[in-house]
Amino acid sequence: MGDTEPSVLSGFFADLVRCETRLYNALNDRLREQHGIVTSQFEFLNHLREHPGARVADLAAEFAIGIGATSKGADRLEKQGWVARQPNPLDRRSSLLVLTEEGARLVEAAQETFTETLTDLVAGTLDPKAITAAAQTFATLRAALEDREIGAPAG
Amino acid sequence: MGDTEPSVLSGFFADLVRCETRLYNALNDRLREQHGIVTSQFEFLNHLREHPGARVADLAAEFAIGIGATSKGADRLEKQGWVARQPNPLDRRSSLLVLTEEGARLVEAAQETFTETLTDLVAGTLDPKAITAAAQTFATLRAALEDREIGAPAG
DNA sequence: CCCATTTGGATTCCTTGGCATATAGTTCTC
DNA sequence: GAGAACTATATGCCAAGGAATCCAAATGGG
Repeated sequence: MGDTEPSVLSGFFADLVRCETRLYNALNDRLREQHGIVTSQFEFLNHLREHPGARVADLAAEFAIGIGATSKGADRLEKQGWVARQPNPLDRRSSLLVLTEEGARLVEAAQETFTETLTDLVAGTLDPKAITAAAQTFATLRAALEDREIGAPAG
Repeated sequence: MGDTEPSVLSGFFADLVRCETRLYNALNDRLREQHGIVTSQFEFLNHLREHPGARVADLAAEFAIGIGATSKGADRLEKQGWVARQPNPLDRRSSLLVLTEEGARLVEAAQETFTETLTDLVAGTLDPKAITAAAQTFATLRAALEDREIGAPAG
């Protein structure tokens, strides 16, 4: 480890950011058009489906965004009736976030669009072995970054 | 191509976005602290070093962001004295963007920080073969997305 | 127990990006 | 060569995120 050319690393980072931007934008377009949400909202809702009762701080840590942004994002989902804040019996400062019935229906429908789009854009271009390898690489990198608490915003 | 499990794809996308967010945030922190710029500004300046005389529209296409945002980003760099708009002799509607002397010095210094940080965070975690493979995969994906004009914003 | 400290989250201000529009300059058409 | 259509960018408005601050609630050292 460690003897990779800086230029390879820079190019890799540039390509990574460009791919992420374009995939995110494309998913935004499709999700907005078909379900009236954007990708960040899909990710919120999807996380709550898999982790019902998560707190604001849990979501913020998961997505490496600030507490304030997370709180406001939850407000917007709550206002749409897709998420509810339940009192936390163990700590009255925080709430437990859960999907409403409607929120659960929405995220299920949106996941169709999400995976279809991703399949089109990624699986339609890369071969399965490359995808599996890259997925493994990013899982490793993500775990290392989270373990070292790299890049978590302040607020 | 195409027979990748949807769950693999979703997990890959999630890990990808999380890594990108954390790397971007960490680079922001270091660049801001050491040079008073953020990563998006470093990328602007670095692109102008490699492509002197690029137009606003060229940068927008490169980074898959809107024209308006690009124009405003150039304004901010110009106000700091790092970038200059030169009249385009071939088309008076547009300007050619170039680095000033000071901008050139800045980007050179910032690149040190940039590659150091990236080396620490990425090359310190992943083995070189995995990095090379992932770099190749993302170069391919990026080329395909650009070729299909996927995820370029409207404005 | 009590006060100091910490924690969770909401709120505020500031910056930035997207989208729509405005404007100047260019090209095309006849 | 005068519109008409198109292009490049700038600008205004709105939505969203980061950082700092504030408040309520929980914790812990004495």
